[in-house]
Amino acid sequence: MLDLKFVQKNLDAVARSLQKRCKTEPDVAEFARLDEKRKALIGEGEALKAERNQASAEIAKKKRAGEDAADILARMGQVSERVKTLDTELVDIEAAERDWLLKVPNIPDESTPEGRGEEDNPVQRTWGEKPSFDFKPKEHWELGQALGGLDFERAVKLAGSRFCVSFGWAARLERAISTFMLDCAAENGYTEVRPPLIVNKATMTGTGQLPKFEEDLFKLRGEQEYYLIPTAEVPLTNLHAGEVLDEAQLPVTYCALTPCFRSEAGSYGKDTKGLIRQHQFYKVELVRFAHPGKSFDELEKLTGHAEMVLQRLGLSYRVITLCGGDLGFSSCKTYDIEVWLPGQNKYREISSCSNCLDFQARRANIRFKARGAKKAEFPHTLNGSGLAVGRTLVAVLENGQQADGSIVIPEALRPYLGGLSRIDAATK
RNA sequence: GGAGAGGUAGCGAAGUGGCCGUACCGCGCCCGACUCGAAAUCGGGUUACGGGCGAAUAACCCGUACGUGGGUUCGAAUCCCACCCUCUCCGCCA
Repeated sequence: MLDLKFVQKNLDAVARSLQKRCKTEPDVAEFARLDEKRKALIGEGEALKAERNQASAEIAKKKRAGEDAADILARMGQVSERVKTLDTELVDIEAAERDWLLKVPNIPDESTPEGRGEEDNPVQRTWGEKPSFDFKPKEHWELGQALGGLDFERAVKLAGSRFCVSFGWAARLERAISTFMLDCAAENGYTEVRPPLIVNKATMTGTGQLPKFEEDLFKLRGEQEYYLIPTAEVPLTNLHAGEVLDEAQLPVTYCALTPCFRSEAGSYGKDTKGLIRQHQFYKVELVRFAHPGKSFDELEKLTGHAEMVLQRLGLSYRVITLCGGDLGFSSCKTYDIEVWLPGQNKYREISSCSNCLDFQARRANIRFKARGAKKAEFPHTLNGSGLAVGRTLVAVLENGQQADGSIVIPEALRPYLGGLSRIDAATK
């Protein structure tokens, strides 16, 4: 959420900077109308309340003195009626104004490039050698199914499309990748967290999933408004909602391995095969609460932590900067890391690292204060995948494949698999 | 699921219709005194948000907020209703 005062004073600038996102521009005239109406209602209401407060003191005084206060009482009855009407109107206007603010995305940073969509995202750097094959490399789902590890058909029976059952080596490999990633995060100082996978509406609003993107979420039926988390960013960032952190603690850093649940509404026909786009996948998420003056350095650091995982796995990748049209709702600047997938002959997103400035902190009311400081400030929140586990499994399979259909496992993962170095038809 | 207790500032905690949100008291924190310095002690200070303004996250005036939302009343932390959360006991349960 943008700062109310900032929006009031910079309506044109807000509209202009949001054009960079190439989305429908927010209706700034509507905001101006609501804000004006709100102030008018407050002005009238507060004048009456001040009058009422004075009268109440007078009534109390008269009653103590045993005098009659019927005339004031009668007058205040009317004042109170009017106040009630004004307050009711004000509640509606304030709700509308807040809703307007909650649906406006963050302002892209100056360094976020212009552009409409993926094709306009500039490449920052590439790392590693793409493996070369003297045969046509297969896609991961072929490899995984042939070796008996991935079963998409039974997943359809159990749940539906966009799910997968993994067996034996595939299940263990996924667990090995997860643990390896958590160990990397721990090495970089992140505190491991096991958060709830189900959260309430306030939590979803804090990070920006609500109110605008409800259709992307799985919502639980029942009396409580519960949602399945689409990423651990949601519970991790909201951990300190409503709290005041000590400045000396910053940066506060958390990591978590969680399943992520996404409805994938509107992605029909996209990546229908394999593990790339699933309703449920595991991800290790990294979250940082940073001092406002340091958040862009922190973004570089965070991206580096995600890259470290791929480097240790020996997987080739590139880092791109998302352009305005491709930028997420809460972010002002995002680096995507794309891993090389020889089976698809493409780079595919495996991590997304974002600086949200104070956008989420303001929504979730997360603050920090220096010892002895008068005022609490909003920290900046950052999040990044470190990394998506399912897609990492895809990359390990496609990059490690051999002519005979077996898979050579990256050395970094072998200790997590009891020394296993290769998966072939005989591997259980 | 049943019974009971509770939710007030960073923390503990008082307050049961107007003199108690200008929130008792204590802890913590900040400033000062004492001290070579510190501890202890003593004195002072210490909620947030919104409106009027404004360059100001400065003063000043006003308003609002005692878990959340309603209601009663001229006036609610206080009375009534609903809900949420925490704790204790009982039941059930991985």
